[in-house]
Amino acid sequence: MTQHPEPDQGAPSLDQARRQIARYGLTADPQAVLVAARLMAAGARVGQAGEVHFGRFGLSTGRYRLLADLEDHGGEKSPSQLAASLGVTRATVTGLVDGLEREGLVARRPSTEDGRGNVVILTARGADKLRDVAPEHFARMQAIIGGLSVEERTTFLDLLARVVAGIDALTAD
Amino acid sequence: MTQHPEPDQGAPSLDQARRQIARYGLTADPQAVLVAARLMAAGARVGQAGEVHFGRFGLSTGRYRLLADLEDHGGEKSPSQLAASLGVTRATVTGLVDGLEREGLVARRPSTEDGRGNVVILTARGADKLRDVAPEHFARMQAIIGGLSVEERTTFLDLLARVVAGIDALTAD
DNA sequence: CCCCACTAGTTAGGCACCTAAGCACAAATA
DNA sequence: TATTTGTGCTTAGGTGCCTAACTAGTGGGG
Repeated sequence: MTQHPEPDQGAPSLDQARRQIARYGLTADPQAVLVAARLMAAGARVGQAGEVHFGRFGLSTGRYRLLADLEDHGGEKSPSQLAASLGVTRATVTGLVDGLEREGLVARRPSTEDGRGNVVILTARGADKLRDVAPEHFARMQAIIGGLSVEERTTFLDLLARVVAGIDALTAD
Repeated sequence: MTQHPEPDQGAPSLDQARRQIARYGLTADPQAVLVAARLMAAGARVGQAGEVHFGRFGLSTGRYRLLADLEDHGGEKSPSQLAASLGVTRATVTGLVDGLEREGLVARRPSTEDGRGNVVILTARGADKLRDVAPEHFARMQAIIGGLSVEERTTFLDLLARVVAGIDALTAD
């Protein structure tokens, strides 16, 4: 039988936050802690749902993003450039390209300018795959935030950006 | 190199969204697509930063959450219960407990009520570890959303909940 | 001109997550 | 009572992501 995570979990309550803070005698604001925890839970949830979605097309979020980035760039890009624009390491790109190459959606060609470099090119099958996934993909994205008004979306975008900035500030140690 | 000051990686631009939609002749709203894409990027970013944070204590997000949930429950819980409250599969819990048991932060004991069941218990070392991590953990969470006013936090919480509801609606097919 | 530091890409090992399949035991049913 | 169905946990295999270490070219400075 199919195992899948219970729908509503991973979303902590305010009481839970309060209890944890109290247990260690800390002074953190429970609401702040709750918001952060919910954000993390939501992030995980969105990511997982996306994975399931792309899985139906024999892809994954990472693979789709690589393919889309490639097409957006004329269908030809080096692994290093891909890593930079996708925000992952080169090692991760190696793995993604390995998988996509196995499926014939992408191909590797030695670089003509740099003896140690590669160029990843989008094959016809890769372009077809993108064309295949696109309608559902965009419909899905629209459905996810469809419950928000235009003003709410703008607000959400702003809040999201500020939170990410907060994280970046912490990360830059 | 990137001629355009393409902000940060993984965070797509409105132009990019527009271009992709146009390429396939679709009718999606670029702003909606942008918000969804940014949410996914933010989720991934938050998750990764958390992983780095917990890594400094020899933990991971999953392991910490399991430990915290255990303590919140009197230090004793079955793998199935843990899976349900963490929102992951039992197989994942098996892996997490394997790791935590190896470090002595947790122990397995056969259930007295159910011959095929286990009970995961928090060891003294496990409780110590939680006590160790707590101050930085809560400070970090507070810092992340510290840039938001109380009202903004409430708004953010509401928007987040509605977006997650939208995802759940899509997932339930 | 050669050496050495830097860069491109891969490999190896680790973690978290998933699905699917397997065993063991429990509970419901014939 | 004997059988079937369901539940608890583990194992096996796959993906994505990371860091660290390695190979192979590039290119600058002594």
